[in-house]
Amino acid sequence: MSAPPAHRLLARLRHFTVFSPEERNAINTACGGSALVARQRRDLIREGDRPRGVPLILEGWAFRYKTLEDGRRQIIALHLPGDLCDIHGSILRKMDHSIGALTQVRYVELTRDQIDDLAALGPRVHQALWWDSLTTAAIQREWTVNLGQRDALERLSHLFCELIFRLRAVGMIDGLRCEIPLTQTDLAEATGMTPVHVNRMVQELRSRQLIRWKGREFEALDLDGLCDVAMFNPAYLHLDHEGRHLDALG
Amino acid sequence: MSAPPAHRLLARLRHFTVFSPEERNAINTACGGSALVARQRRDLIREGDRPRGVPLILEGWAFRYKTLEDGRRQIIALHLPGDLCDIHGSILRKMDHSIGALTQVRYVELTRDQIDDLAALGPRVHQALWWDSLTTAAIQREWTVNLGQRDALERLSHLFCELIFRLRAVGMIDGLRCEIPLTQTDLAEATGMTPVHVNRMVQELRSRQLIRWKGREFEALDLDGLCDVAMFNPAYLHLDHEGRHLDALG
DNA sequence: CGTTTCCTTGACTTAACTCAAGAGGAGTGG
DNA sequence: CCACTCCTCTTGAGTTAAGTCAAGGAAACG
Repeated sequence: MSAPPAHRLLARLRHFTVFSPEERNAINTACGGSALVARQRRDLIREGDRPRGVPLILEGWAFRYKTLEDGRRQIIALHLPGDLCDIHGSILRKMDHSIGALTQVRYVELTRDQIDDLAALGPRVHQALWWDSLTTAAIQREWTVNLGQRDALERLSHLFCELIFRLRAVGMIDGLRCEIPLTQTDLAEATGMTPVHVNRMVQELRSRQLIRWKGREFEALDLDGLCDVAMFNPAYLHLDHEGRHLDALG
Repeated sequence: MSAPPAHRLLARLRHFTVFSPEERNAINTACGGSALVARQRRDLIREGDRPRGVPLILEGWAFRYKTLEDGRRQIIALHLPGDLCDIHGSILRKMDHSIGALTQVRYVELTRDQIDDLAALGPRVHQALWWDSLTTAAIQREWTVNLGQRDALERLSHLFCELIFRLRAVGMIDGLRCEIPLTQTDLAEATGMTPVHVNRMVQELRSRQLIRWKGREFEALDLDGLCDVAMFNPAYLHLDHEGRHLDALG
């Protein structure tokens, strides 16, 4: 038997609050609908489409992106298992960007009603969903800072640091090792540089003994060092049990 | 007598839905608390602070920013009159960035309860508040694209285009003329370039007869041309009466 | 007025891009 | 099993967009 559907989501939300077993069950039930699969490099939803439900990533990595008229493409966000993509976006009539699958992605689409029902479970769940979308927004802001102020090496290091912390939050890291199913071209589109330059920066991080990365196998050899290079401050991820004050269980 | 407090906010929300007179009154009442004033170049709230209420800008321009350890600073967002800053941010314990006043800013701080009361007025208001925070997120995404993919001239043009559309949405533009109370250094911090280079790009836009800008007086001499340079597509602002389907009044 | 802030310009430097070619794997089909 | 393609990564050489440094001018301010 496999992990419950909301396994990764619950792992993440645990950084904000502590749920009762009933709440956990209810969340798992809500997320237990029939899973959809997007094949690698296909879109889950495309710019211009009318938003359907809210995708919850169960397995695999997805990404949001936007394409300019002349073909330049920017990856706006990365989504890991447990991520809710755009929790309230269904209010808008048209997607202003696309969501694609980096790897094969298993996901469920939560309906508006399902989200509302979850929120109605009580203030803990309600606020946890809020926290989710607020942290998503905070990540987006940090990406803005990253692109605006950091140089290439810092930008790349920062992205690696963020991914490490986020993967850790959903229990997908083994010490400092994890899978990063991104190509250097993907990294280029996420960090606003050319693939060639990403390659040079990756070499630089390798030669400084900060990372090991071959195929999908990634390891931070010196996380503190990597954070220093990136000037990474994880506060924006709001993973530090912010919501303990809401915790009815102790 | 002066304009009702939610004047600009209502002007903006009108792009999403149409309110009944009762709803409008209720919104104005909620926003009618005693206004606060932030002096020019002072902070409304600072990174690390506990969020208080949700600032609603009544007059003046504000900006969100984040500072790196070494002093580099990125302006993450600009806020015009009628903007609600971070409508649900009060759930988080600590601000991960600061909000400052570009000009003198008059604003009110809406409490969590006031927001909840507004949302309880009915689905139109509730969804309009949602729409507000979704468009804020969409703008943040577009800034990510802007910083990641566009070159200096495009970036600057794009920001001008966005400001024109947003100012128009709150009725603060006269044809193609408006006030832009930003210094070139502010623009530099918003677009991730140096003030010197902003200056050169401004000159370039002037010499192409696309803009006039002296002091605070700004005019787009050729908005289509400016949009072309920027590859500006206003869809992300979601100003096209998306919510007419929610409109009970016709 | 004098002072400060903001804008402007020029000369020089540098980070990152471009173009091009080759190497290493992974998968496919004969 | 080999030959093939395709994709990703890697490296080098030359180019360019943007940054840096420095100084002067204009405008706003008190």
